[in-house]
Amino acid sequence: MALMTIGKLSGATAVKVTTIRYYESIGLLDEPQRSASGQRLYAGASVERLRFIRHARDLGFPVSAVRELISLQVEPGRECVLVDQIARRQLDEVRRRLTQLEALEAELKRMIRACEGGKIGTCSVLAALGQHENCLHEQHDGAEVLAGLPSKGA
Amino acid sequence: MALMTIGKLSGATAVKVTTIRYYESIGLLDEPQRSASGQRLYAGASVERLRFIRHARDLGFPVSAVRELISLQVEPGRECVLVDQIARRQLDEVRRRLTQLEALEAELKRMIRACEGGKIGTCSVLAALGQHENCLHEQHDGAEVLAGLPSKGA
DNA sequence: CCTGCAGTCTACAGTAACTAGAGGGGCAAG
DNA sequence: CTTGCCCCTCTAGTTACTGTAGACTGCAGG
Repeated sequence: MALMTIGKLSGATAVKVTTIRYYESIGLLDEPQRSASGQRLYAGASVERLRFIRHARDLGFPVSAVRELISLQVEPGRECVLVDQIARRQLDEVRRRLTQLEALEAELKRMIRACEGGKIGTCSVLAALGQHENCLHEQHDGAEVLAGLPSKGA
Repeated sequence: MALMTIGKLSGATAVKVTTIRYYESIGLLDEPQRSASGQRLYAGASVERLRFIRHARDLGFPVSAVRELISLQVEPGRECVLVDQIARRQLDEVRRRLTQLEALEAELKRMIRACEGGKIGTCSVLAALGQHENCLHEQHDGAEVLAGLPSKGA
């Protein structure tokens, strides 16, 4: 297949042009050939590499993990178990987030159910937010929300 | 209750000192009194306010939403329905993330199950990541992972 | 009173993973 | 030759903080 510009590569992989350049800048993608005028020219293999990265990112692997995976790919013959470890780590992380989100969903539902269009002074959503535990007047057995949810890692 | 330093407030709310100062800098917290030497001195009400913020953040509300909620709190007598809207928006967001994460969990599990300790050349985790759709050899009905998961908004 | 140390101050830089914009050059079609 | 889209580099902004440097304060022990 012929060489393609960054725009074509972007189109073929659904990764934005700026993001491709960003990946290059952080060393996820090798520097490609350049045309006489300085435009990047990619070979077909770049499509595979970029799809790999994109998919791993979509799965929530941090860039650092993607980097590890790429290095494992590049240097074959090593144990698959390393790759497996990275995937398991990611699965643990995903499950942790799932648990948190389920607790959040429950609490938000409870809050909304209690909000019946009254005035703010009696709004239980605001009241619930002011509480440390037991978000409404009713008890609930310690489905306390974990700290720092979607801030950064999520 | 007596005035307290930022350290005490931090201890009382489990919000880090630096984070408290950050909240002040972005206007989530009012500027407190200062001692003669310039140290921040907080009254008891700050504990409530900060707990409110903390809880809302733990629930995944972005700072912008917390700001809205605070302004609704400060100016009472308005319709509870606005608060309700914010909470519902947040619930939708949480559910969206839940759906994505469930798809991720399924895909990761499938990947790991297929990884039986072989060499990298045949490792299906890496193979799966290279695929655009149908992550393993078996079919699965379009549980395609959505783009840009935990990158920013998540 | 001195020393030491924990606590506080400001201000700036760094994090993750991009996204957006400024200001300019290149290339093919009409 | 001009229009218009594509490409270039570089910088700054995003979100919600966290960490660091360098200096000052407040309090207890000796």
